[in-house]
Amino acid sequence: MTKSISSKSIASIGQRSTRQRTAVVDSLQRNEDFRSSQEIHDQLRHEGISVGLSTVYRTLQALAESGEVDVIVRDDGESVYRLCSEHHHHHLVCRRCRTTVELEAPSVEAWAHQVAADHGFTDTSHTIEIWGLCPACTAVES
Amino acid sequence: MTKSISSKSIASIGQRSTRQRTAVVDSLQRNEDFRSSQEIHDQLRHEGISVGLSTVYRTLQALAESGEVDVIVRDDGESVYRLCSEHHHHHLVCRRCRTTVELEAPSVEAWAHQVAADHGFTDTSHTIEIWGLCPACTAVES
DNA sequence: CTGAATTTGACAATCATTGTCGTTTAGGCG
DNA sequence: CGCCTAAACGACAATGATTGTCAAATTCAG
Ligand SMILES: [Zn+2]
Ligand SMILES: [Zn+2]
Ligand SMILES: [Zn+2]
Ligand SMILES: [Zn+2]
Repeated sequence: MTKSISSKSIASIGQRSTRQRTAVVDSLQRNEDFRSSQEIHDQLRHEGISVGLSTVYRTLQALAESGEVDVIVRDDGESVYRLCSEHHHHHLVCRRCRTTVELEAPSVEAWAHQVAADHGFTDTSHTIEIWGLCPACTAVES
Repeated sequence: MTKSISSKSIASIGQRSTRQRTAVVDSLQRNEDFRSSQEIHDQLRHEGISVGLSTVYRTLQALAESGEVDVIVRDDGESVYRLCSEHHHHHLVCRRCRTTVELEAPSVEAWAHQVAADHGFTDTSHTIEIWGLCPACTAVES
């Protein structure tokens, strides 16, 4: 389930509503999968919407910091963004076509917090992502 | 528990044993925390051991691919390496001093495999890391 | 020992991301 | 409505990790 984010959401994170930021958010809204800043910039360009690459980077980073979008750092170090549901969750992602499933697992959340606390760690966070081949891609790879 | 890896391990991954590769492995053996290729290159340089940066990159990547070392891609996209115990595990890492604790959680492993299977995903893998401030760093940050 | 195949490393190239800074724009105020 | 100022933009340069190149050095099987 993808979150519905309006241009008001931009204002809500203390930023001015501009044509460029709206365009980036619109782009996110049309994508189901995780995309990089450059990919979103390309998408906008192909739609005839001119937005500077720096602006796309800045907008996505701001949205990610405010928690409005989810960000994953891929194996190759590239950051990819996706509009997700509000609550805390993780992802099951097809490494071939990028199909994404949101996951919730209270027991895993509890484990993460508990094990950190057991070792005296504070201010903890975690990264939990599952990768694989989705059913469709599994068929293709035969 | 850090794995003891001999220069023989290099041969075991189908590579020739060279002065440079041995130096990189020795360096890993002396570090408890995750280090980047550049940091390991610097460490060797300060010890008066000359190894080309390209060689350090290639060696660490080969070791990571063969599973001889663990690699984590940090938030900033930089890859860091560490010699770990043999069995599959995850990490609790201090984001300030990099102190690292190896974690095992069969129940979480089972969850990861199960949820992927439930969605019809195959050839799955996962990324699970916990970040926080270790006890020592928690005290300092007061 | 020898020679083919591998490995090395100085250097250049790549490429995502960040920094610069003069120009443009949003939006509060009168 | 205009005005004004801080915020935002974007073309461009700079950064920095990583990868590519290729001639020279090295490994190691026979
Ligand atoms: Zn797929
Ligand atoms: Zn979580
Ligand atoms: Zn610490
Ligand atoms: Zn695991």
